[in-house]
Amino acid sequence: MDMAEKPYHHGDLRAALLAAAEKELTEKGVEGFSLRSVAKRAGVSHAAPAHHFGDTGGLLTTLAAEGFTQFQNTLDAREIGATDPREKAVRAGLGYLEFAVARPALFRLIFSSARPDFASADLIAAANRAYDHLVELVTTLGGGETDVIALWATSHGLADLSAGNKMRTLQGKSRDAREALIRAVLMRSLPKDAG
Amino acid sequence: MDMAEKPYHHGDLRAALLAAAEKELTEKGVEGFSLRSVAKRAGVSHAAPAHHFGDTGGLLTTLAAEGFTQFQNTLDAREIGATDPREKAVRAGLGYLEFAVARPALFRLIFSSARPDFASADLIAAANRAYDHLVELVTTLGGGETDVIALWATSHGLADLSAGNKMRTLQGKSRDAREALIRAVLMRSLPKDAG
DNA sequence: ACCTTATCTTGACAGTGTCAGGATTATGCG
DNA sequence: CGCATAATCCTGACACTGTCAAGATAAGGT
Repeated sequence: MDMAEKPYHHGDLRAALLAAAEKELTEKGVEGFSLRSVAKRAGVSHAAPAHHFGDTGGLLTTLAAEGFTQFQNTLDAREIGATDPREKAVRAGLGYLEFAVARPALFRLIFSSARPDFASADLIAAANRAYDHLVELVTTLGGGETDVIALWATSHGLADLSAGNKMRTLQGKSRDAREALIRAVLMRSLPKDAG
Repeated sequence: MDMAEKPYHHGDLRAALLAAAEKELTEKGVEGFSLRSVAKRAGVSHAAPAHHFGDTGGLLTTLAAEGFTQFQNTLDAREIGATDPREKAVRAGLGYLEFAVARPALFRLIFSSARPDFASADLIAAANRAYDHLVELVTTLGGGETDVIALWATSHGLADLSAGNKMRTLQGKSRDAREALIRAVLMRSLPKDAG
């Protein structure tokens, strides 16, 4: 009967708290996020998270940094198998949107929240990786700064509006029709063909 | 000595609460918004807002509906004086961005928050007005659904990223250079010229 | 063995949203 | 005008939140 009698030391509470925090975030959203609730999920006292993350902002900052990496991974996964650089850029945009729709709370935490500390080194590093990748995509197409901004703004606009269910004209369509439409929009934000 | 001895009945508490709520919003943001703090600003008891707005969500819903109208007014003001329909559309996009940068908290409340009740009739009406205007702008240019989505997504992406200080490449520029860049990006999302 | 350190708990405090009930004033009706 | 009714606002309470201080427990190094 000595099975997991809740030892005083958790073992890997930090990871457990992060996992619990992500659940809390997806269920309650950024605005309903509660640190005490996260502690309950992890089966630990309400003040336990403080030791690992300082305060709520610290936890959300770590979560945002991790989320940013997962965000970039989603884009990378979409690009795999695309040889044409234009197709690669379009797929990156599709991945941007996919992440926003699949995990809107995490997306909002990263791009539209004031709770994480965006001066954090980890968060800055993760954000820079994503931005550098975007720049590389566009420069490969022979594009410049204007093109970077165009592709980013279009992708982000589509993603944010979709994450918030604001663009209902997109949801009344089949998956294929929707993707075709989005592809057409993304194409327009790409650099003019050098052909 | 009878000068404004705080009468029991405020007179127009509803309007005063809305004004206080907007201040609270701009100072604390959506995530730091406190109903009791709003009541204090208006010099009234902590439960006074409930009678006029029900709960916090009700107040934020009314604020969002008003904000949406102000948002549309900003776009309209920018369009005044433009004869060319393409220039009109571009100016609408510039107004979109202007509003987001000038009043980021209100912008976030409208587009990126889960706290207002977006099933509210007033809020839906205000949102539809803005959307209809966008559609009109685009159809005047001979554009269709794809063009509507393109212009909206681009404008919204620029606006949201600017409101959150995410696009730092834009801020390192002079006002004129920035506007030129944004104009170029917006142009690209417009329907192909019929010429 | 023992001291130090990391980890986690308990308890407290101020602040929050919301509900119930009471106080005060305006309003309509006789 | 007088009064019942309704609208408006306040007080007090409850559960919940984040954060701090102080203590309990366990791990690790010397």
